This record gives sequence, structure tokens and C-alpha cells, in this order.
Amino acid sequence: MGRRKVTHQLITDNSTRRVTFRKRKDGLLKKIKELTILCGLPACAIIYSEYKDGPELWPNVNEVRSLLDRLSELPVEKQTKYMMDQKDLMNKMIQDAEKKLEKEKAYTRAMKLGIMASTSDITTDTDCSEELAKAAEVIDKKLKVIQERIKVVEAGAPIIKRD
Amino acid sequence: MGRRKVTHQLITDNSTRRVTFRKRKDGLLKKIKELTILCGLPACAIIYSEYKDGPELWPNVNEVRSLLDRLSELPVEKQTKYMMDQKDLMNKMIQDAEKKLEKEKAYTRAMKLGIMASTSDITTDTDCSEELAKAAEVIDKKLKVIQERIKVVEAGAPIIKRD
DNA sequence: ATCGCTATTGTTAGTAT
DNA sequence: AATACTAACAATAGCGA
Repeated sequence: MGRRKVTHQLITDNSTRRVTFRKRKDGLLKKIKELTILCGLPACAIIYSEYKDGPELWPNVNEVRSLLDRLSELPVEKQTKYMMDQKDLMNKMIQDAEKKLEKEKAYTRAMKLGIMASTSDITTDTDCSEELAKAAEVIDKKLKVIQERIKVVEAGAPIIKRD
Repeated sequence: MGRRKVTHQLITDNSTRRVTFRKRKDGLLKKIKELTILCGLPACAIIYSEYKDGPELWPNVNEVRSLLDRLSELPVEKQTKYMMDQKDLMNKMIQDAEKKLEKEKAYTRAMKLGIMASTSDITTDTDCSEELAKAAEVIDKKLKVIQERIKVVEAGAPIIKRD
């Protein structure tokens, strides 16, 4: 039959989860591709799964170089500015990362691009996956609200709440 | 009324593009969130836009370090394997990219870390390279405009416009 | 496990406010 | 420009092969 309503909870059944993963991952990558094309902007996604040794990436790396080059042309201050303009959490990360940059030039360049991997690491601990999933949901809602606020504030619009 | 069929082309109208960006970006982030929750895996997305100084990230950057560390621990063979294991639509693009990777060892390094950027300069896309080439042109102009803006902002001009 | 198939739910383009 | 609405279209859950 058709589909069931989305549940927003960890899929416990292994095969179902695998299938869902593949379907949704494909859909996701497609979405990103569309976004970049429709809006003419750079974006990427990194997805880790238990089914592959490494993360699945979007898009390919052909076009990355041009972006890197373009950014490399920018004075360092502005490159750094990308990161500093991000919220507090980013700041710490950057600082920490900067140490590694000295060792790894290539890596450094990528970092300066503001390209970072992150994870909520809700890894499948069968013990408390349920609780974690719920927690994640709650946190996510909070985040959404916060992001909305940020958006509104940055847009310079007053925060009007009506009921 | 409802919607029109998807066009898969750069939206030239500014306001339309902006609205589409916000809608689709939100949808995308939601999708990623769902994927991570449903499948219990870490994933992230990074989206650059002309509307913000820095990229929009999902989810947050708190756990980035652990993820990066985890990746660094992987043996190089498996890091490389990331790309080779792709079977889906990315396959073609990956293979194509692979050749270029050999030339760019440093860049490859960053890639192996799973840190990637992308641009809409998708001149090599096999599907609709012509249209995309056009898009790339437009994007290029956009980028210049953006850089100009950055300069202005750096010069100390406030962007706060409200009353 | 993977693929094809649809009934359904989910997403969003255009419109009005 | 942001928000709300809704029709149309797209994504996909559950099945069967």
C-alpha cells in the first residue's frame, strides 16, 4: 500500500532502516543538487552510515577546486571572517582547528572555507536510542525556534508575536 | 494556484530565488534532520548563500571535533575507499573526479577527510551542461557582487536598516 | 538484499495579504 | 520582504517479485 505517516523516531528494524536510508539519502542528495542549481549557490552534504566505510558526499569534488581557489584569493582576514561571523560554537572549533592547519595545508584550506563536518552523533546505542531520539527532537525544536529568531533578527524585522 | 513543474535551472528573478531558497533550504534541513533521526546516523549540510555572511550549517558544530577525530583515525585505504564505494547517481561524477584527484594530492587530502565544498559551477555535469554553464556565468557575476559587498561591509558600512 | 510499484503523505510554486 | 494558503507535484512506506 501507500505510505504510513512519518514517525520521527529511530527505525529499529534493520532492513527497514537500511532501505529507508537509501531512499531518503538519494532524495536528500537530489534536493541539494536542486537547491544549488535553482538558487545558484554552493552547498554540500556529508552523511555517515553504517553501510559504508566512509561518508557519502555531495556533490563531487570537481567543482570544489574553483571554489577553493576563489576563496584562497581572498585576504586571510576575510577568510577568517567567514568563521568568526558564525555563532559562538563555531568560534571555538575554528580556533581548535587552526592548530591543525599548520600541519595540514590542504586541510587548512578546506577549513577556511567554512566547510565543516558535524554530527549530532545520535549513534545507534540500542540502550537509549529512544530517549536520545526524543531528546534530539526536543533539542531540534528548540534549535528551530532559535534559528527562526536569528533569522528574524538578522533581517532587521521586529519580533511580532500574535495569537 | 499550485506549483509549476520543476525547472532545474537557475532562477533569475531575485525575489523569487530568495523565496525559493528559504523554502527549499528549510525543507532540506528538515530532511537531513529526519534522516539522522530515522536512521540514527550523523550527517551534516553546509549551504552558502548570498543572504548570509557565512554558510548555514546543520545541525550545529558542537560535535564536529569528535567526528573529525574519528575520521582521522581511519586508515588511509578506507578513507580513499569512501569515494570508490559509491554506487548511485554519484558514481559517474566520482569517477570523473578521481582523475583530477591524482593531480591534486593536497586537495585530495581534504577530501579524504570528508570535508568538501561545492560550487554551482557545474560545468562538467553530463546531464545538462549547457544550461548549467549559463548558470555558472550568472553565478560568477553574483559572486563578484558578493565580494563587492564584503568589501563595503569591511569598510565599516553598517547594514542595519530599520526604523 | 534490491527493484518496481502506488497509495499516501510531504513539499513547494504561485498567489494573496 | 515575510507569512499563509493551497493546488499541484514530488518523495516515499510498505509490498510483492
